[in-house]
Amino acid sequence: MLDQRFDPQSAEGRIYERWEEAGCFRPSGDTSAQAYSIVIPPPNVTGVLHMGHALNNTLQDILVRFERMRGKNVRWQPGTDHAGIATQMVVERQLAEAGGNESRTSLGREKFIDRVWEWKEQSGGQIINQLKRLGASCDWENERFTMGDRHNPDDQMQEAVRKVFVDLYNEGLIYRDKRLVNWDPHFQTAISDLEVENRDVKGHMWHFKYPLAGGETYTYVEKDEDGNVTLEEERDYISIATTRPETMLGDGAVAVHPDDERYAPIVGKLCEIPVGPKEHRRLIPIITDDYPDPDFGSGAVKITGAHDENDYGVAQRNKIPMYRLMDDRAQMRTDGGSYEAAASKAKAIAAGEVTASAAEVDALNLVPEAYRGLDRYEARKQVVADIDADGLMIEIEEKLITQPFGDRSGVVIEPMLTDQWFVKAEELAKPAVEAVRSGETKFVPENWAKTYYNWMDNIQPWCISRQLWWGHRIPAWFGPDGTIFVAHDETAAQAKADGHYGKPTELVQDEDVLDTWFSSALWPFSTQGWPEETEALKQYYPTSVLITAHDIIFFWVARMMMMGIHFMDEVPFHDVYIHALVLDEKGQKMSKSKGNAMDPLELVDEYGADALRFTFARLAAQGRNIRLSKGAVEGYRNFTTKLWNAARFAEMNGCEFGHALTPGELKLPLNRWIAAELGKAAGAITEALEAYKFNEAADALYQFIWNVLCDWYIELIKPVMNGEDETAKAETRKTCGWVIDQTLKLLHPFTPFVTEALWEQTEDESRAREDFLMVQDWPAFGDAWANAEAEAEMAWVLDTVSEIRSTRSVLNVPAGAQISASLIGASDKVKAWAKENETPIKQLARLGSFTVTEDKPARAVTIASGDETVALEILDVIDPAAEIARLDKEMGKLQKDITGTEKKLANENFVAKAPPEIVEENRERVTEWTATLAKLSSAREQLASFS
RNA sequence: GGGCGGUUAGCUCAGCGGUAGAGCACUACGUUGACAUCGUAGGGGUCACUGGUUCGAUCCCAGUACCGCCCA
Repeated sequence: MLDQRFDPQSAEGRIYERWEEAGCFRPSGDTSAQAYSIVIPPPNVTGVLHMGHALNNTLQDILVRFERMRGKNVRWQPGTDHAGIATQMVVERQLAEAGGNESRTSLGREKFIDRVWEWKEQSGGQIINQLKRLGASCDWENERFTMGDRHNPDDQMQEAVRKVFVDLYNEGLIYRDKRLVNWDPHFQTAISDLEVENRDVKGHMWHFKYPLAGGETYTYVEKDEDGNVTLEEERDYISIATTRPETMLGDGAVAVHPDDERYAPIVGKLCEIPVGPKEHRRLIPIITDDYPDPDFGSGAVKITGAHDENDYGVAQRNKIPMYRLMDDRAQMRTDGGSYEAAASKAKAIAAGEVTASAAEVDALNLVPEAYRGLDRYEARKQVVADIDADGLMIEIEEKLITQPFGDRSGVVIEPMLTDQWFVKAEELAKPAVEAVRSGETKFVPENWAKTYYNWMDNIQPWCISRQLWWGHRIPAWFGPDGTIFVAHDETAAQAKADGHYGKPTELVQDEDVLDTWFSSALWPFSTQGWPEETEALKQYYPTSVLITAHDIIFFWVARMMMMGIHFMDEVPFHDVYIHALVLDEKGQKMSKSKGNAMDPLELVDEYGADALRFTFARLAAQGRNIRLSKGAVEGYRNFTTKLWNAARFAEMNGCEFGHALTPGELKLPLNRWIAAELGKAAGAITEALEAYKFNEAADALYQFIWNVLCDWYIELIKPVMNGEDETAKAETRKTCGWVIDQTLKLLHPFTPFVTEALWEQTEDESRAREDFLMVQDWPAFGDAWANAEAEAEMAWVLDTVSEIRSTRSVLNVPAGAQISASLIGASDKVKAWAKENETPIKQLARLGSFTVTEDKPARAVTIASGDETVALEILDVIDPAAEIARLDKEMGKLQKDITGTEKKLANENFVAKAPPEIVEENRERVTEWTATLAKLSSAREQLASFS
């Protein structure tokens, strides 16, 4: 006997273990079956399960379980990525908290990395266990880690990364360059654009005078829209607005828009940077470029190519030198020679007297001694104060400014010109874009392809080097003169170098490691054994679908596409399903800092994994975000309870589970009907899942289980079960058990635990379940169970019961009253239905009698529909006014419908141009409504005559 | 500034050319041997606005307003 309700807490862990022990998560390996593979978007090894993961993996698990049941050879590839910065941060923090004297630097690179591995082995990857709590049926025996295996120097995951780097380098698609990157002063490494969060913060805009060289003057004229002069004055300066005064020291030019007439007189002249020792102030040219917006600030922009993204572009276009001002900690430089020496060299460069390489320019430290060693914000204060003291400050504006923050460190990112390794993403992007355009890879919903194109079409060189210790060390070695030797390993590099130099030469390996995403980009094939040509690779690459959220299109989809196509000659996935973001009840993004984050595991604890999973599925409509509330999860927990109790009822009534059934065996309309309904539901669910319409599949299940199976079928079979007809009982027991069996299968991908528990606990002693529900065949009925006759009959029964119930309720007939009802004017077929279903109709509508007659009882309330009428003998127990009100309301509605439809039919254009079946449908409606209206009208007259 | 999306019942959202739907909330009634984590019934909508296409528009097109998100 089943318990009163399902207890997720005690059942889930046990069931999951049994699946795992039985090897249910393993691919069948059956090469004759169609392969179906998904690679998990690998979560950070430091990660903890958040709502996004929970949704993402629930959807993957639904698909994977569905396809497994359909007999496919399924691999759901799990694993984690090594998360360079995040992991290094965790271990560094641990060292600090330990309170000893150990730190990353005191340990040194090798020992520190050992510590990271130890951490990874002991406490990393807790998210994996959290995924198991959700029910994720990943192929855990094949779990992968982007850093591979610590103890195996020939590790294939590392091998794959090395090979990709070396190959791309040899093909000219990886190069080393000095470019502006996002520098994180806290972690002292470059980070990706995508790890930078731009936020609006309160800031200042300082307006300064840059005096013209040699005391020159010009007439500055401002005009309004109509060309009227609004300001005209002589100036010996150009006004520059900046939010970052400390970077003035590295200015290489002042730029104005070529069409800006205000500054036309001074373009090509020089102006002075108004800071630093007066005798060594630098002069910089006033140039034109399209970048400055004449309507913003003064319209003149200072150009600091080494510390600003936009300025970098201007400087590149106009060959303006880019002077780096800060060190790795974003403090003003202390290296190099004196300011005086640097400034005089810079002047010479500016005057075109000498040329300098980028490295020579970079070596110049243009920070005056007074500012050296200051933090960038301290330097800013000083610079502002010094300029102000000089009388060259015009004004300070308070305003919101957009600043870049490191998403891990939370500090302001410093754009900085540094030497880094880059991938020519613009090259690799071409075939990756083409693959989507040609439909080889499809986005679902397809509008996300636009986002993909937009990014890919504007893709920047991908900076892949990171100044970290934890990660794949870049396989590049430098000779004493800086020559680069890229090779698979040190021996190979050494051989190259010795050849190059003609003698044994000492090499130093690049200190940097690769961006974590560099190795993640290989995930769809590296996890399957590449570069070996493994059986797994043949079977499971390309993968069937990648499931992810839109905010990760750039991280995942784009990079995997580029690498997959380049190295495998085939796209890494056929479909990319982009799911919703999980928002809180108010539609806000969940975040720790806002404090509105919900913990999926808490919800699992409270309501069970199934409830959370079903909630996600039902809310996962394409193209919409999900607002999650506890109430929703509770509601779907109730749904699982409902199903549980339906099974419990079946069990109590001796229903038989675990057997086959064929359409020919069924004689009772209600059994034929529920089988037909099940068939329709199964078709809808399958179709929806094939189209990634998780919400529609979940909806079909919810409706079938609650509104059809529980609300009607179980109610309808109660009279059978309590009756005397043993043949009918036997058929119904068999049908009911079978329908529930099939329902469990259909629901299993969504709520694996409760369905598996029911499967296990509803077995008969005589017919023990042979295997898990999880490995049963997916119900595929086609239209084998369709039965128009039974469906029509039961539709009539349901309709009749509903009408009687509604009328009783509206007229306030006591719920317990057993009233008499009769059916009048019915066709022979309907009469037969009425007799056949007398007992269930009586029971469900709470009738004392339900008879078929030709004579309408005198004092009865009429329920009319088309030809037939149901008369309820309740006139004596109700308020006639209530009945008149009911009739008036119904008649009013009917009259309105009839008038509207008649008008439509009177329109010649409608009759001529609308499809004939639509016209016919409308005609039939009018006929039926008119008949009904007539009957209601006569009933009303009669009623009036009584009272 | 560029791009994407949204606006349907009190709330959260489906639907997307042919009589407006669900869940929750609400109201009334109800413990009938599966389930009160429940049942039965009911109320509630000019489908943001303005034009257009069409026999017919919540649905397609154009524009307007407001609200999100992403990128600069």
